[in-house]
Amino acid sequence: MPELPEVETIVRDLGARLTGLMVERAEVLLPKVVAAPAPEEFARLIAGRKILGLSRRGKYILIELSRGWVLILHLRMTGQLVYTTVLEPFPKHTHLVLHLDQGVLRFTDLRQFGRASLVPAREVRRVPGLRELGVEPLGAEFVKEDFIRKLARSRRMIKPLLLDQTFLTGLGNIYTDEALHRAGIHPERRAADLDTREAGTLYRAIREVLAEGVAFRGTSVQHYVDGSGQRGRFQEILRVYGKKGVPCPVCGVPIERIRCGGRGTHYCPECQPFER
DNA sequence: AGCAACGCCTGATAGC
DNA sequence: TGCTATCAGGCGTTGC
Repeated sequence: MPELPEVETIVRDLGARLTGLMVERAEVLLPKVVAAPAPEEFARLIAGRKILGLSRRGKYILIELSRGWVLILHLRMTGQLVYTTVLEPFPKHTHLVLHLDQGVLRFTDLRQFGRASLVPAREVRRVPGLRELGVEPLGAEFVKEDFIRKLARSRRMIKPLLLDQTFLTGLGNIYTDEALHRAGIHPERRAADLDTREAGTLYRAIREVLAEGVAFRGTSVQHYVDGSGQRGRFQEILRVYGKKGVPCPVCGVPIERIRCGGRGTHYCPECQPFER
């Protein structure tokens, strides 16, 4: 599933390839994936606009268009955003196609959870979902001391807190499990119960695991592909996610899988003890 | 207000 | 073999 490293990879890929191209025509194959405006209005508004650049906020992809509009995309679980200049039939589950003056950008999503919307540039920061997003964990605004203070104030379990996009934005199930393992913290521990040293270790683990995820061009467990349709490589170095029963690479004890905050959660009972 | 549970959706897999 | 039930999970919504 696309989390921060996957979305960052897509944005970098497509930013380099799409900037300067023009949207000639939008083809909406599954109307409900266009959240706003109405699909006909969407197609009418986007036609004839140039792509000025791409950026990312949390797991949202922002495509800045000429004359003051922005295309916002969220891939959710199984969405793919792929640019191709090769003439080929669209893959199954392709729901939205932007025909550019050179090549096509297609949005494909098996589960149909992903959404696209077109909004005026000045309203982007007010869009529900984007508006509430918390700190970017790879940005300068993610400050260790602030993070430690915020953890100390929360009675929630650490894993659901890390997944809360209004707290930190960009972590999903994979990188959260990996960060907690690297920090040696049990996912069900209360945030406020972590001591300063543990919180500091977790801060570094989050930055480290996300930066490595970007360096490896994302994790392709199932559906994720980059902006050119290629798989990432981070799945080759996962330590706990999807590794139930596999020996922990640090201590050799089998990885366990539990449910935490309603999510499948992987951890090492030896490296991440609940009791300290 | 803060937090938990649910619904959305299809394909893979487990169980009978 | 073939059917049904369950699971995967990001996020908006609903409800406690």
